[in-house]
Amino acid sequence: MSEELFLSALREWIEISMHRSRHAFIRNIRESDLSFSQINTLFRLYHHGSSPVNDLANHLGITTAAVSQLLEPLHQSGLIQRSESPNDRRVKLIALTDAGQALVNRSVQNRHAWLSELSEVLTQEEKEQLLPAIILLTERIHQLDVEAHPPCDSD
Amino acid sequence: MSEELFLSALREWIEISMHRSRHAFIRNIRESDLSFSQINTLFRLYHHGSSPVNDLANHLGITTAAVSQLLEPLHQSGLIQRSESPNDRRVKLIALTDAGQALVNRSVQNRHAWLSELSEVLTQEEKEQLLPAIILLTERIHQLDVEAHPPCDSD
DNA sequence: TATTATAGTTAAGCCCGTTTAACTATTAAG
DNA sequence: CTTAATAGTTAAACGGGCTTAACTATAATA
Repeated sequence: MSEELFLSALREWIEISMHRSRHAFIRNIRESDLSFSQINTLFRLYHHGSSPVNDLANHLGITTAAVSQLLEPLHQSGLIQRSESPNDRRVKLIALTDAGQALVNRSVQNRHAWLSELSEVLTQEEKEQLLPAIILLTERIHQLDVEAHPPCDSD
Repeated sequence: MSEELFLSALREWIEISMHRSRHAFIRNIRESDLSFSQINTLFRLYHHGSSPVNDLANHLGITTAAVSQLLEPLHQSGLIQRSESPNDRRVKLIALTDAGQALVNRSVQNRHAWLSELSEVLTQEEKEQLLPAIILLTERIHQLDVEAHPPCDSD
């Protein structure tokens, strides 16, 4: 099996999955009174944990001024909290509150609701074969994060 | 194995994958001179084939007036083409041109570039085990589309 | 200590994506 | 044939997300 074959199969699967989740994602944005950048901020915090305003701005590709402004309503709604970094008192660490975490969780469930349909067209035997493959892939993605940010060299 | 276990494993894998692709997606939008809705329009056409303006508006959650306006620059850039529906001359079918298709292809490659890194932390043996699982999942997603829009009952 | 750099906030102003409303063209219904 | 409904386009106006610029506070440097 060629490397390119494996990659293109993986790419096709992910692209189709993302497309399926896209419609729910768009509806989620329009129905909530949150902007594209605000939603992305919540998801960034969900996956990366607490982050400085700086990092969020870099991730979103906008200025820190814009981030500071979009954070304010999120704070008012009780979705995020700010805390000073113990190392550098200039830095404000932004983190999800429990309510924020719950909101993202609901959004994730919503986006991927179509997975239930997918599950229905799979036999029990197929699912048991697929499960270890999915778990392996998920583990190895986490491994990528560890290699990129080794725990020994604190950044 | 419980149904919920399988679903949550699948959901975690997809959510993490989508998050990994998200950063490239955001950069893609900011660097191109296309709006969020324009990008989504191109991807919608990429996956669904030619669509009436009506459908696009419904998918994006905006009015047909807005769609009509965002299509104009895409048409000027040669990314899409309009054609009259043979059944109903009021309907304009929007489709990607070859240039539009190429642009989306490049964008997809870009978004999922991190898959190469994932591939590097997998052994050849693991990849050979994973490939049929990925292909099975992809096939079954397509099956969902067929069931939702059976070819016999033309819609 | 004095100077420079960095992190974040605030306010003013701009840009552009969207809505509303008015219009044309085509199809469906009475 | 007449009327009503649907698909799409166009232009004016609105609103919100972003940038720029000015500012405060903390940290690093000389």
